[in-house]
Amino acid sequence: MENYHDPPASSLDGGHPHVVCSSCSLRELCLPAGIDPREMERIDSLVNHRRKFRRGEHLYRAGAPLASLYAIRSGTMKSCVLYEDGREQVAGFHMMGDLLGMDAISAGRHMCDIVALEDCEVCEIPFSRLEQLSRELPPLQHQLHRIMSREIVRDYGVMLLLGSMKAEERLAAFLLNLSQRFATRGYSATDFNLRMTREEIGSYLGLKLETISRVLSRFHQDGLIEVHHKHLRITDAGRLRRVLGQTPTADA
Amino acid sequence: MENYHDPPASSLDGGHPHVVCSSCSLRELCLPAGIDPREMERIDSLVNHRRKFRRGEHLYRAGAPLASLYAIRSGTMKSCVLYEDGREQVAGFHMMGDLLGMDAISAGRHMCDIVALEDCEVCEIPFSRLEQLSRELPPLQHQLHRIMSREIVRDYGVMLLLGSMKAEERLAAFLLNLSQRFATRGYSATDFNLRMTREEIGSYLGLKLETISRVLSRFHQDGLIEVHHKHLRITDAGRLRRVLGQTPTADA
DNA sequence: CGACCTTTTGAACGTATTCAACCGATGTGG
DNA sequence: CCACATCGGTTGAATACGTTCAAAAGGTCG
Repeated sequence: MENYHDPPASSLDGGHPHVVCSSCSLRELCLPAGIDPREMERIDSLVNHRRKFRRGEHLYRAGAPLASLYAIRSGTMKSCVLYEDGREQVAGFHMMGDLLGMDAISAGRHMCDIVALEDCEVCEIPFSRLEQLSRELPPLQHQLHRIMSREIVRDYGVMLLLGSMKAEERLAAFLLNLSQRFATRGYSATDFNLRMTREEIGSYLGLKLETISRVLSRFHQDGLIEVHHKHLRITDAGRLRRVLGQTPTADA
Repeated sequence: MENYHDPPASSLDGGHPHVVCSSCSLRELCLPAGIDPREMERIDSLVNHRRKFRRGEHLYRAGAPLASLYAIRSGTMKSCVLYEDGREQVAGFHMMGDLLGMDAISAGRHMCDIVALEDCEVCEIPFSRLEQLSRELPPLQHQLHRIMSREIVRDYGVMLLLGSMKAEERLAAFLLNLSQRFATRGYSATDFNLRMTREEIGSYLGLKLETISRVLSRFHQDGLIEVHHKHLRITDAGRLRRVLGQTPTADA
């Protein structure tokens, strides 16, 4: 209960009526992708309001009833799967344009925690209205299906990573994936800040934080990347890509 | 192209008009779950036809264009994710009532292979008709969403398994999951046949086949299970469950 | 019956983990 | 403003777990 702060100020986005999907720069990454401009105003009505989250705050927790899906407007979040015995694992890192909350449709309550890794802004989309409107707008329906399917395919990739890759390959895949997602959003593909700790990266990749640190150092020594604190620069994307794609050991 | 056999004989189910969703014993596990009986006949029209697959045959391959989703009527199948460099990993085992093919909605083509582990019968559901009908039948729409969400949640579980569990825990989780799925379908929760090889289990769990064999032997020695060939009996489900849920080493 | 595939088991090896110490950056209170 | 506590990160050495390589047994299917 202590985690939902700042609701009054951000409801209805503080009176900025133009802050809707139709004028959102992320609309082609997000739910409205492919929607006819004339129908866009109906989409606008979907977004209940925006909410701001500070670093460490929860968007939702496992067990919470399904109410809405959430689109990240700005900032980075992580999803954490919890096991009965208290074990927890990062299941994904999410950035602007990503749609969250689909884990709750199955059982009517959320199955993971979502935590802000930095200050975030999130659009809330009541799920029942989304289902209703997607019955009336086939392109919206299809886009929702595509997004859920994309999540399934993404998970397959993570399973492959966790099940058959060595530490170096996992980290290379992770960095290249981050790089590509930044590029898709108009940021540099080679220079960016890691919003998560080594421990969170390790949890996501099924490795310990020390291993992450060691492999990053090795990549640095090999001239693939530069790391200073949280800042990362990919200096040799080609060789980083080649760390993947090599079942045999990757020696000179 | 050599993998699609027996299409003429099984089209329209060989003239058995009663073999439709409304009279299918799996309807509460499958897409029609929760549909009003009066609307069931509209669901019946969704199932294009049934197809039979023999052991080793492909339901579809990665790259094939999205045409239909598929519901398993009988038999067991596996999904395999392939990596560019030829690596491959089993992403899941599927049995009757499971819905397959949702990996293709995102990009319009399938992202994994589906292979029959034994003789199977599969209902084909043209995806465009499914989208169309789910616009008209809200319960169908919701059930489709639930099934896709369930797949996402299942994947989270696999990620947790691959990312934070030891070999014994992974195998215990696998066996208990199989057991529960058999029970849900009205079969014995303690006696069943493994339709997959040790290698396929290993691929799914991120382990080598030798490790699977060793852990099965250890479970057997400890009196948790009995294994003869492909037949498996869970003799102490409680202790098997306790193999999970213990972050510290599971001695005494 | 013979060829092949799957499974089991053993021994040596390798990768990632664990434990531990240390460093640097950040933030707090005196 | 500095001292101090804390948190995140790096690095080293010993350990453990699962893999790899190898051989042989058991089943299955032609």
